[in-house]
Amino acid sequence: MPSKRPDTRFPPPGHDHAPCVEDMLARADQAFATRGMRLTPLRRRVLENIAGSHTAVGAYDLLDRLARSGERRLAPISVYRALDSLVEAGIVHRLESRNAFFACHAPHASDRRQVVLACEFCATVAEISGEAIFKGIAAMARAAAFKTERTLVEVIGACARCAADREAMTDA
Amino acid sequence: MPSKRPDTRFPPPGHDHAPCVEDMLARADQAFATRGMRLTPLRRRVLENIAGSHTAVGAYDLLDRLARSGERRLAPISVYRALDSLVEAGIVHRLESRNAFFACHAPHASDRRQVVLACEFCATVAEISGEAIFKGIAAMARAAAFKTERTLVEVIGACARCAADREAMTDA
DNA sequence: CACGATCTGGTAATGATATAACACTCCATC
DNA sequence: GATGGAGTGTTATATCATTACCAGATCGTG
Repeated sequence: MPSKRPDTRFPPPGHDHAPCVEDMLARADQAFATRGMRLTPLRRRVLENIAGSHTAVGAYDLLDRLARSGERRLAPISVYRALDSLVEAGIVHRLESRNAFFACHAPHASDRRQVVLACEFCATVAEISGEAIFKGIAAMARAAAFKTERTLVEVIGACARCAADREAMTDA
Repeated sequence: MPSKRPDTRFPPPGHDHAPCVEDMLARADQAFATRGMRLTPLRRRVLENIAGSHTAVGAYDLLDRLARSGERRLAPISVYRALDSLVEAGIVHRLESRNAFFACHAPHASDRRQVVLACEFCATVAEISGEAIFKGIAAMARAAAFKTERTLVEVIGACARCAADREAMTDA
């Protein structure tokens, strides 16, 4: 049965991010607390910037945004440290195929078994649950006597909206 | 039924790369020819360097190796151009989670449906065929109205040998 | 052969991503 | 109030990748 907000997919055009961000911050507080970590002001600012959209953003994009919205420009290492802690807390993930980061809008277990769909046009990222897929991959790894630490499934392509837009363009 | 060299997994310690490289070069000649591309001396040198191990190597590692074995140091762009052509020919793949490149020792169709196992200790990479997995992922993407362009499955962990080594170390 | 189209790779500069090393502050704890 | 760990600042550097421009090689065609 569907819950109140089951949609971890691509948000519609008019989508208001504000409630997502609220939610995120609440879950972040929780996640940091249960891990005995601190959600410091810097980390929170970084998280807000990432969570402000459903897209994957690069570390240097974040630096720019923080510089615009905040006081003095941070050093890259500061952002990377904040990102590390957010990733460790499981509240932000890394999009490996793009060297970028995205906020996790879909609460899930810490052994992340999510297929990531990344639109290469609008940079939007969606996570969908993929238990069966991950089970299958784990079995294959075991068969090769490989000890899995982390599994990464990323699908690069076009979300429905971007696909439609591009279709329209090639028609014209 | 197993063929003469079905092993696309992790090579044993005493493994002699020479025949692999021979094979690789033969398949590379083939791959370039059928695509109307040219396997130039530079590209061949780069390929030999990658194929000389079963590990993923970074572009700048390659630069260093080429500089040591060859004449004058190449510019990064030269190596990247060679890598592009090798990747396009399907003879080298990119390990996205490490921004590195590895030679493809397992001939397969151009729509690559291979699960990549990458050992984080010895950097060895193995490809295993994952038809069913990729079918499943494609179905999930379709269900999300996502138009897949490329799918990436990478498993990061420890190969059997490295896992054993580390076990021994923690015991000690 | 002469011509132009295309491919290849050299040179130089720059952009983009990520980490190392070390110092200081803050704060919980003893 | 001494100690120690976590967090962050500062500075420098490492690593990954591309843009712009040009010279020479190669090849199909008249």
